[in-house]
Amino acid sequence: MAAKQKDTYKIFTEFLAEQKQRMTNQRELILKTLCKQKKHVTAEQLYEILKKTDKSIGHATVYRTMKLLAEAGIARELNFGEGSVRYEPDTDNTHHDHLVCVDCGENVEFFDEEIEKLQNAIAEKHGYKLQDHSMNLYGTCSKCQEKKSN
Amino acid sequence: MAAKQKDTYKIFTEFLAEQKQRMTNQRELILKTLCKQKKHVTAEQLYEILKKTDKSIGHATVYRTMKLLAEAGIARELNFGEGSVRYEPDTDNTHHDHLVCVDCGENVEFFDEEIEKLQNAIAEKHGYKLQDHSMNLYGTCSKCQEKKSN
DNA sequence: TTTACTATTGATAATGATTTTCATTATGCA
DNA sequence: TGCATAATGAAAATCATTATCAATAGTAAA
Repeated sequence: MAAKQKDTYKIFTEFLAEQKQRMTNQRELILKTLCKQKKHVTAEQLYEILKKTDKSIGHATVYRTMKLLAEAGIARELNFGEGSVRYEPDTDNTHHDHLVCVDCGENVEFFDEEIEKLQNAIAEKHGYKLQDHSMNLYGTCSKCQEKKSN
Repeated sequence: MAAKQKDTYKIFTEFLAEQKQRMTNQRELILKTLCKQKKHVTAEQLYEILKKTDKSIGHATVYRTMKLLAEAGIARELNFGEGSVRYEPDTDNTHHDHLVCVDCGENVEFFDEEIEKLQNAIAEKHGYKLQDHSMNLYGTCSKCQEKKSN
């Protein structure tokens, strides 16, 4: 875990260096704080959390850094159609997709090798070089199903 | 084609009636215009197109109607992570997903029975009642790959 | 057909998320 | 140490979308 932390720090520093950008206190704090989150957070939510540690941190810095982290492959941008982007750390490079409850927002992460293969096959068939994908399944979780049936 | 046109009109009218809402000239025009589009359009783009026919149509009406059409199952909302929602007519109820070129925006529609089945199985496994999903594959189309290699 | 009711519209203001601007501050290297 | 460059935070700007509200139009009953 400490090792993993170090890794993303190193990855980020190197990513920044590549384009003559610098590691800063703010960027380090943002990275560290993102990695601590258990749930997918919006930039705004992360900003609120960060302010507890660094009272002076700015809105723009958070948004800017999240973009950088996404470019560096350290964070993943998730769009559940809520109007704002959510982020999740992608530290160990374990890609996965999401099953989201349309009622309570609770969500489950999953990975399906078979689907990934099929996606690749589809891209290839159409002459596309696949870079990424987003797949969200929307439904009602068991708890919310129960609530409704009452 | 004329028949299909009539169908969506009928579906929309019935959908509206169900909730004591009315079919209007504007709503009819918006539906007709949406169905004519070859590409996925944003509400803003559709508004620009509509203004050519009805100079007095309002922004809000377009946004409102698109929401209604989506609810009625006549239009599908697509989110390619651009910051605005795109719409496509879903007239013949043929669900499909998208393969999008990250460079030029060109996109291909596809449908894969196998993936759909796997998605259902995943939802079921987690106790979710699946309602919908969005799946976008992002890559570089063959044309853009060529351009880059030059 | 008129009336009375209710839904719809368009203009405009408001909102929310994100980005830009810009003066100030911090950092890295010659 | 000092300059050149990058980063920051505050505030303004932007962009997509939604809410407000007075004016208009459609509907159904009298």
